[in-house]
Amino acid sequence: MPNQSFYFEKIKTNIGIIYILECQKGICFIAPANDPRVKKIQLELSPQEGLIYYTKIKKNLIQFLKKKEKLIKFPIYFILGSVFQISVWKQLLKIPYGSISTYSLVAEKIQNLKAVRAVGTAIGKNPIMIYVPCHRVIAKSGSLGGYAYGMLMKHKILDIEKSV
DNA sequence: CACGATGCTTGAA
DNA sequence: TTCAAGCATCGTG
Repeated sequence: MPNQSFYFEKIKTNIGIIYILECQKGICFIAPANDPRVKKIQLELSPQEGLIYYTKIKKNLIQFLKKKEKLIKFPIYFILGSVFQISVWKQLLKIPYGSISTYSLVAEKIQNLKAVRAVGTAIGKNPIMIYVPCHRVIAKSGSLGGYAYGMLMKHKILDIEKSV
């Protein structure tokens, strides 16, 4: 990774403590604080505590989870992931707020029609929850599919988006 | 490096 | 509902 300064913060929300990592180029990582990847990041990047670039994301995320305001777009900067994974994640960013896509549709969009299953695994490793809207991707059958942090969470987030 | 196992899928049986 | 095909990763040896 490039020589860049990273900043992190853990914020309290009504779905638990969320860890946010940023650098000048954008938001780099968001996940529940107990996600095992957080430890690795802290160890390898030793970021400083306290966001300085995209501080508004804290309030936005908290308010969003309270159904008080819509998600705001922030610059996204992927610091990890294979070419395949990043193409999947970038594709997710194209799904409009409040709308839904499917695993196979995403596979089709990235010109890898048959990699549907792989798309699922890649989405499962989404490094920036909510702002990279992996929750907007469901199974072609109409069922919700899966979610790294539990179906309960996916359902909740979708529900919030529907109502705000 | 080479396999085998795994995962937020799908379509067919 | 169960199963196998299909694909990128990851862990093992």
